[in-house]
Amino acid sequence: MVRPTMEDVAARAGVSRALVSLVMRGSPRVSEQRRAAVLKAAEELGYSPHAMARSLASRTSHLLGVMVSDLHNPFFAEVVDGLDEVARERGFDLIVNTGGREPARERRALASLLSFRPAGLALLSPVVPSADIARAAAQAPVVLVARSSRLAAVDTVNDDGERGITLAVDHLVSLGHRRIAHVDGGGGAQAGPRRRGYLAAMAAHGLVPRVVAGEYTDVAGARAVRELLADPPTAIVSCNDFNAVGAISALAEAGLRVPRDVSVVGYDNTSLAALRHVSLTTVDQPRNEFGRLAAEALLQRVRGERQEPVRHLLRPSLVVRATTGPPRR
Amino acid sequence: MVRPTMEDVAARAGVSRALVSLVMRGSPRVSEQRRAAVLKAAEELGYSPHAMARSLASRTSHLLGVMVSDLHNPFFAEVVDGLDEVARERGFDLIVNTGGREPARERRALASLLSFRPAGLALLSPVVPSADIARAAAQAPVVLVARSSRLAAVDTVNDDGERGITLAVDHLVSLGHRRIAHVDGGGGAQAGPRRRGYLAAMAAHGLVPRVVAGEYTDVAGARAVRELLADPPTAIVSCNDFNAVGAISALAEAGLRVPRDVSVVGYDNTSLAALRHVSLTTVDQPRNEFGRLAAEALLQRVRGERQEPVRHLLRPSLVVRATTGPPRR
DNA sequence: TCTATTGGTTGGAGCGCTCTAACGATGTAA
DNA sequence: TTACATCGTTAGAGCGCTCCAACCAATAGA
Repeated sequence: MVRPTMEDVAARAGVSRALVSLVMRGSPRVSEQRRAAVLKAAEELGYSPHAMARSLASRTSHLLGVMVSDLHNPFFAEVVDGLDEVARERGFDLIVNTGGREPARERRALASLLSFRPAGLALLSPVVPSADIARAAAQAPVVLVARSSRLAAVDTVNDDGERGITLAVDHLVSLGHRRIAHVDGGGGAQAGPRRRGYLAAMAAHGLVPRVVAGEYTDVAGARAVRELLADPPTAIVSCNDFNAVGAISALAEAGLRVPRDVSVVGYDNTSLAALRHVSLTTVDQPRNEFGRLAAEALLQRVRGERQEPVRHLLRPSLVVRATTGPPRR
Repeated sequence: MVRPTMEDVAARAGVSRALVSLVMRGSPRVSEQRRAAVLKAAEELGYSPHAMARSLASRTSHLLGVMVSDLHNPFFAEVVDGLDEVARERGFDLIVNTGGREPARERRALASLLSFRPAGLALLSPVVPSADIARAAAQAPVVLVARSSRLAAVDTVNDDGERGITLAVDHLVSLGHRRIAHVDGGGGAQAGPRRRGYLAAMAAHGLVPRVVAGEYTDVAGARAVRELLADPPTAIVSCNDFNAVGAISALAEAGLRVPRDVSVVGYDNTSLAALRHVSLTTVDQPRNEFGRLAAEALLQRVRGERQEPVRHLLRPSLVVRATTGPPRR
């Protein structure tokens, strides 16, 4: 496992170590003849530059640190996918950590990432206090995804949850619905904006809002529907797809047909919603785009192109499928 | 962004750089008095060791390279989660890359990971030829997940797909089924073993096999069912959960009830299967365990505890839910 | 002819750390 | 007393690389 160094390549090619370095970095001021000799020697020895030594010597880093609660959650996985795409295009690599939504563990994860002196840090929905984020931002550019911040040193990328729900309500209203209920996400992430968006949209249409307490699970969706059954609305806007699927099965159990008797809209456009069997009308968050924009924001700071913070608020879009239709007369 | 070095801490604490190094590494042969002084100085300066410099100087690495096709796939995301857990416990960090199931891109990803001189490499279902893997294994310990290998230098962690399907078939037979069909996964990963497992299990029970060509999607599951409708079996073993859900909806459209008329078993135990609305009997792969075992295998090699390859073949388990029952008389 | 200029090449310092060998101080045994 | 460990500490070399200043032709300009 002992790998050749620049020195070895230089000796074999009959040049200096500095020249090998120039070739490896693709410098134009090297004669074709020497370049070929170096490349040949490197090839023969199976040499490839040592990223850490390079980074140490050049005092630059091509690593982006990423902290995520857990990869288990497809939302984060897709954001990381987006980060990875941009990073790869620009010759950066990702070092990934999990924080598990526990402040102490997140702090350790942050410290670990910073010990690599990354070019930047992307924190996906961190739960640590703002002070910890400010401290991290003093060491490297930071971008926050799915969490807002007032810190001038950090950029943010968020979903416009209010707008997403507004899209859903507008869609239902345009179909002719007037009695539209919302099953909310309780204290879950983004549940607040979604609830506010619902209330605002209903008010904008001059309709009476009706919010049922819920959470981000199918069980909660089913429970909420049983609560609504005393006086069923013609449409339900759920806090997310899982909740919506629970609502649909509870409606079916009660003998109500979707969308003939009740229309249902979800949120998140998970793979679940796309299943033909479910075919759920839902609000799509451009998750991959979150990651891409986060990476771009970091790289802009890395390149020194920008000092002022940027606040991305991404527009969700409505994906109309088979669970919404006009209300029954 | 210019951070203090050991030299700064040493100067402030009035000791040598070497002593600071000893304190940072938790050496016992440092007087309590000096240790406290160093720790205090480090704290005041906000010092934390530079992982890359440390790695370069000590010629050791606390990085594990992970190559994954895409994080999008929840299977990989959970394996990475398992890897991360073990890595974190042992003070290792993960550097993650995507290969996109394209040999050329995988090769680049591999090279990139190796440039960090990681302590080990975990490759999740790579598609590059064995020669590339052997080449990588010459540079660092390699563990393959969801791909087998004969190379003595690499460890492997795989699911026993044959056994998983056997579990499903045995379950159905014990319920009284005899006409059991299998919708296969075509050329998909693990589709072969699953198909073989089905054929072997049917043979073991003296039953006549019936395989319908499919793939890992709900659309394919629905299509396969329509093909089976001419002479419906009493049970279907699908190649995965998505396929099973497609099968279920096609059965419903044909007026057949699950499990009263036809039982259905999936594979993978995705979050989908757990939904009450779906409540799919399925085969569970211990995905997190895949990652944990892969990390353990690497760390054993890193510590020089083992030279011979290890071949983990994990036992899947059956999760019985609501889509299976005795056949109709 | 002499001085600039240019392009390719090189030695050497240094990035922030670890590790080895050696140091002085103290205690212990002969 | 001398010799010898033992303990805490330190100087210095070196990990594999980048970067700067210097260098050496070779060519161009005066």
